[in-house]
Amino acid sequence: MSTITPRVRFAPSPTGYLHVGGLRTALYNYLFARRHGGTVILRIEDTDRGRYVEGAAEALAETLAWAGLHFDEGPALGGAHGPYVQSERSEIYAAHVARLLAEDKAYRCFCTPEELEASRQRQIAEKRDPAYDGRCRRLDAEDIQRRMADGLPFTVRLKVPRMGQLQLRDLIRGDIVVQYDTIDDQVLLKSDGFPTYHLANVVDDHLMEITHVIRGEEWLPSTPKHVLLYEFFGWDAPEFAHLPLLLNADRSKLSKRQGDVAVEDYRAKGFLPEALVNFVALLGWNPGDDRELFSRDELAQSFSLDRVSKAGAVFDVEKLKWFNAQYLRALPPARLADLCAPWLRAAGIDTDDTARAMQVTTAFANYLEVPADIAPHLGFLSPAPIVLASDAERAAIAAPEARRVLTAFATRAADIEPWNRETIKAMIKSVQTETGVKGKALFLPLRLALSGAEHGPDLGIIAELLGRARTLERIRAMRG
RNA sequence: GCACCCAUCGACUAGAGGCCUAGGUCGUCACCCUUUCACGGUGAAAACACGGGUUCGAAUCCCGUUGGGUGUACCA
Repeated sequence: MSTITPRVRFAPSPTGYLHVGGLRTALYNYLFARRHGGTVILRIEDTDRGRYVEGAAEALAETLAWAGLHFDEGPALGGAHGPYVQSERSEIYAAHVARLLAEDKAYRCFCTPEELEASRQRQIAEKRDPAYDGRCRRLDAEDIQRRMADGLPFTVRLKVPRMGQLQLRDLIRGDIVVQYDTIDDQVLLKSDGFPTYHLANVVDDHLMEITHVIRGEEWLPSTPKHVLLYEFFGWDAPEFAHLPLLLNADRSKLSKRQGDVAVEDYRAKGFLPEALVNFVALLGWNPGDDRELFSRDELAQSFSLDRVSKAGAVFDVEKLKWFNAQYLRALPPARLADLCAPWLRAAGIDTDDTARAMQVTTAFANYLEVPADIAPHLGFLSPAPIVLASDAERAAIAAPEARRVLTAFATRAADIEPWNRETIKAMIKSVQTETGVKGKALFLPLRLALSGAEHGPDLGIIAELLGRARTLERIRAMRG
């Protein structure tokens, strides 16, 4: 690897949301730059007018910021190599295309999409490999002039050598050799005047002085075209590092329809950026030891491209949940309360009373994978009176033993001090000693009286959160 | 079809010729803790795709097979 300080970039298309695979690519670029004291650039690749989504670029930047990935140069940040939005760089691409044309390294193609499609179909029917047949490659200058004078639309294609081979080096995969005759004459400039990814990417990476192209493996098959372009321009190509893909459970490329793929989806479900970043960082990379919990800074300390694996990684939400649970319980009480606030309010808790909100949420911190998990535990806090659902439950609480337990509990609960889960549990112990009732016969009546349910949080927690007054009130209600 | 990439437990992975009777984590199961649920603790089941080489010795190197993936657009 070179010793120069790296300049890397994350270059998403503004077509909607940030894909979790994109997040990981962005993260690896970010970590690589941080690790080596380099620069990360955000570049918006909006050369496809058809797929462009208004506001998507801003949303992308916002989501990246949420994830804690901060760039050094970019559309909103500025920098010496702008503009950082490709649609604002049209003249630059045009100039470079002109140069390729002048040097006979590219040619104009007047084939219409219909003609190309027909040709493709014919090739498939004849069981030949579909590829551009190169008919416009042979047009003479006169012909080209006439068609241009007629105002015929055209694209510009890369003039790939007919024979020979090309070798490229990938930091993750090693040396790769490709025969020229398997490479199509790629369109570089579309008939609408916008460049394709291949051209824009190479030109921008060069002009922005990118040293390492770290991107998804789906780009590996087109990398030879990019390398050829660098050669045609007479530029040194950057280092390439093609990351293994993120996969669905069936090992196909991670896609919508088989689960959530948008970072925004996970954010909305209450996944913490720390957890998502930590999880995604370990999908295709590992530190070489058994550590799994990493802060962003720790990742930046340890990250290295040569510990990136080659095989694709399945995105397993179960493990993500585990990470989230770890981070959730480590959160300061105020922040956890904040995240749980909607469900607290739904359960009738006044979240403006921050002490109360924190008391409730911290009681359940260990129960949560995502904040919404708190909801089912909050039922007993409802102000509605307890109504037992079954005859069995009513019978359980009407039993003579149960009456004695409730009475003894009420008496002692009136004056223990302070009122918290420990003292309450100790108090229940003494109720057991006093009444001689134990096990289910002891706890079930209390649980039913206080929460109306057979299952739920620890009785100490229930009584503590209910508070002494409401606890006594519920016991009284059950004793009739 | 063709090109390229890849191949260790269900999942993420450690492993760069002997340390491997293959380790860790998630998940699963069992037991313990516990009135219950969760947490936590302990433990278990669970993998080197296959076939040839090379070597005293292969999960590790080479070749082939098989399997999977990506690409094959005037999308990125």
